[in-house]
Amino acid sequence: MSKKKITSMDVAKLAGVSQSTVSRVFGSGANVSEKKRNQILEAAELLGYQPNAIARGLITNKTNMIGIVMRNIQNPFYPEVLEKFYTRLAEKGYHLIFMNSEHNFVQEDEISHLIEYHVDGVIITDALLSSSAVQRFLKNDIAIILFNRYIENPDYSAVFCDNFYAGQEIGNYLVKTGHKHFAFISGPLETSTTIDRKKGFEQALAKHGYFDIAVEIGNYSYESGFEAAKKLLQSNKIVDSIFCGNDITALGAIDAAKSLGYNIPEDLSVIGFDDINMASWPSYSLTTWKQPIEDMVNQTIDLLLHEMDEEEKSVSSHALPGELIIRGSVRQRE
Amino acid sequence: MSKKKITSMDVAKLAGVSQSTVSRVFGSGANVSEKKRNQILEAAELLGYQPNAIARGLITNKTNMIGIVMRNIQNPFYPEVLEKFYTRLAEKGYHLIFMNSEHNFVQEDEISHLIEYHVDGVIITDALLSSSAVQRFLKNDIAIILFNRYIENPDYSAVFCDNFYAGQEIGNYLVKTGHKHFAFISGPLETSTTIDRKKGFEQALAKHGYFDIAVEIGNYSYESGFEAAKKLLQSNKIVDSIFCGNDITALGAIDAAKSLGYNIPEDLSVIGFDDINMASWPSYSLTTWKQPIEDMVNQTIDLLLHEMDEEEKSVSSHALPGELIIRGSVRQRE
DNA sequence: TTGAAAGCGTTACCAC
DNA sequence: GTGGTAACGCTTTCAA
Repeated sequence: MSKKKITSMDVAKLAGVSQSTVSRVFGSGANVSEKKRNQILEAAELLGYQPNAIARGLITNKTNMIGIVMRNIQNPFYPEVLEKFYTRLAEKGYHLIFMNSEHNFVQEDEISHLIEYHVDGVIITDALLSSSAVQRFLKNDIAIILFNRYIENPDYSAVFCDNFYAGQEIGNYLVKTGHKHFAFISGPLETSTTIDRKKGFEQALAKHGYFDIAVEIGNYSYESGFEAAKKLLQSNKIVDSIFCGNDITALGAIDAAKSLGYNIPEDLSVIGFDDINMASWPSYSLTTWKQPIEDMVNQTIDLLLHEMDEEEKSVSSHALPGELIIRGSVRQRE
Repeated sequence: MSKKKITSMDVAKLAGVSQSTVSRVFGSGANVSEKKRNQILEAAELLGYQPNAIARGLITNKTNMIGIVMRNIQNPFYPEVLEKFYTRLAEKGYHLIFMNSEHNFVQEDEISHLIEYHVDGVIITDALLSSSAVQRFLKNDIAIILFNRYIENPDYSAVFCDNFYAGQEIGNYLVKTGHKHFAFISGPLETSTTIDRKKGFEQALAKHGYFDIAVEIGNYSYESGFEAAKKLLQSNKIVDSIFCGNDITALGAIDAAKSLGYNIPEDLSVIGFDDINMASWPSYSLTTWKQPIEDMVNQTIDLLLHEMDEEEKSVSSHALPGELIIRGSVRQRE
């Protein structure tokens, strides 16, 4: 019925002022008398006027929209990340265009959509950008930031957990608690997260004289953890501890071990990564490495907003430490 | 550096045609000769031209953006829902503005943002709209649809699992499998989902002569399931089976029971709702009611798109059945 | 402090 | 088929 949309012009007419003045009230707010402001606000209220962000974006060249492309949203770590990004950005007046990518590299058409909508910035979680993709974003003046991944010599910033350090600490902890036969269930080998966790882990163990680490390649899913652990435990190798690339994988590994008659942690220690909610559930009580989500998200947003403001880009990589959360899935030295 | 954005005008100049013709190529596609089309496409490719969706939206009055406001994104059911919505809508050329609401009623400022951006439609999962909110959307010609909730006498459509039917079937199943002492751990009592599941459950049990159902009120979280089950099992009531309002709650209940020395399902049967991935994990092997996510999402999208097209709204409520998934958390009659 | 007018990058409606 | 031109609803000069 009332198909006609309410515009600033309608408000102007009703309030008996010019459209420019209405615009000032809802925009800068400056240079308008208290009296007219009130008339305008009243008229706007009466008509149910809302400024049109689309029209505004067209002229200001700023949409206040941020694209977020996520992968593995089924991994409980990411909904939490998404929620935090949403909340923080909403506070600052930004809106999220959500995209779910299924590939290690964000696809060209996904990038096209983000560019078409002229988002002010893009957050990429757990995926990478081809160099042509980066060029396309940069050429369109769209700030980019990588969350939980990084690359060498990037043209853009990245925020991630210091996976190498974490891997080391985990290795040290397992040695300290008396383990001698180690295994690692990785995520996909092309991801920097996996590579660094593995490197740190192996390096720490090597320092203690352990060079023979059993490695199984997974994909960060429960199922892959389950299968990998099964394979590991049914081989003729001795394994007294498994470091899993993430928590979901670790939960799979624990279930596999239990199904083979192992007691956790008496017969086998398992350690995860992320510290998702489930890690603290009694059925699992998973010892794990806590990624500092809060800090990571805040830092990402700070960098992104800064980059959106600045004229010249300042590229920087930020590795946040995180911390070991000790629960019940790792046997303490007897 | 190349701060200047490429517009259809630039393409037109390079291709030696008018801007109108460029617009036709990227728009309707009609009324342009093969020759010019190729020139234009070539020029666009060369310049890296992308049509500006913001400008387009301004004139067409259609943004191809859909707002999705979700609650409880930490419940693993919803990331799956989000992923499916994203995928289906992306196929059809729609983009998602993601919002996370923490309230049972979507807040006024959240609605304002959606209206400012002139989304074509809005999907609300697991939350409700005040009647003033509905009026605001409708007045702005924004289609609305409720996912997994419904209200009586609505002004808009809703898609949800037939919770009453499911509750009945679950009641019947527990009776059939030889249970006699029933409990229900609910979600918040103001949600239609909870009310209907409870009603169906109680009605089915009543038909078999069971009237004394122990009820604990939870909030659909793991923790609330844990606490509620503990309370239930430590009371002096006999309980041989618990129907939990959702899977997460059921997992909490199982862990609580185990921590008290109960074996599942020998000493206690537990049944959930949703059929999230975790329900099939060996540690839990949860018997549950599967919500037909795929169908629900598809139906929601069909209704939404239809409503966006139509002049007059056609309100309808769609209850989809779902099905019982039998695993190992319910004792079979001995 | 205010209003008129020029865009922003499209689509849509005209003539030709 | 094609190009000129008027919107779309706003912000932003620029004069007054």
